[in-house]
Amino acid sequence: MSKKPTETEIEVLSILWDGGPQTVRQIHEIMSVEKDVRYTTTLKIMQLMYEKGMLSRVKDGKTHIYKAVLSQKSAQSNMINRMLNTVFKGDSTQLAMQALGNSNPSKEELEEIRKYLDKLESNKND
Amino acid sequence: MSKKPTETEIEVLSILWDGGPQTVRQIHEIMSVEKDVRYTTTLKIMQLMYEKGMLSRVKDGKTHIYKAVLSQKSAQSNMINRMLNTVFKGDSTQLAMQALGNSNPSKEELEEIRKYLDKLESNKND
DNA sequence: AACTATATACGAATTTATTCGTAGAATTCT
DNA sequence: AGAATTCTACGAATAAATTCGTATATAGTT
Repeated sequence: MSKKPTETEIEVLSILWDGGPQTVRQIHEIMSVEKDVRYTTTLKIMQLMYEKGMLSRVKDGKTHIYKAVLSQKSAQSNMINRMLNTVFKGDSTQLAMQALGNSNPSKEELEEIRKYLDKLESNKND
Repeated sequence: MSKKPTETEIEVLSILWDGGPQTVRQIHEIMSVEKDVRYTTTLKIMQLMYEKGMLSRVKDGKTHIYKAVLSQKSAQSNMINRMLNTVFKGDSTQLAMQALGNSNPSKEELEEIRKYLDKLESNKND
């Protein structure tokens, strides 16, 4: 079981998932739009994430290019399970419905979910 | 925007949601099944949660009876929004589908969700 | 080659969360 | 009432996360 990323770590991961492998500088530019923080802070965070095994890196000249080890899907999956185990007490139906209720899904999205439900159901009959 | 509860705080809230208002002693008994921790630790956690406004309390003799300020529904809602804003980038459809995929919904649950989708859709046409 | 810019590494300060011992107050028991 | 139990309050130690300054190395520029 992988350890839970902190809020800041999720921000870093998030940027890497969006834009692919990047340098500390690039991550920092994006993060500092929202948050007033020094470059060395971002650097430290990412170095620690590297030591923890959350990021991998390759050297490119004098800089490092970092990459998220965990895919976005896996991270999503971990977080969903964590929520189910805590505030949702395993009630995934409730989680799904609340997620949809909080947003405003389009007709197309609703249709996509129906298809998915059909698939889940047909798998049951095998 | 309320601050995010820590892991331990969620445990406390969770127990209160399940069993209603309780004393520190009661919460502690339940928590110490899973975790080896002293009574005064649990006490301190709950006192801090009280100061933060996460719990309310009334005096009963020499003890306090604590109650979760936020309902389970609200807490769920906050957490879903937090997840949507971070790892899911607003894609509630994806969140819903993954939640269902990770569990193993029964026919009845699938049916419940279909009904809910219908309701969401009909609301669109008003 | 010397100068400038930018990167890393390191260490330490600060903040936040968690832990628990001790003291004293309130309640219960004998 | 006096003793034992159980509570709260408080303070402080430890741990974990976040912050950033300084020193040094590396690459690019003139």
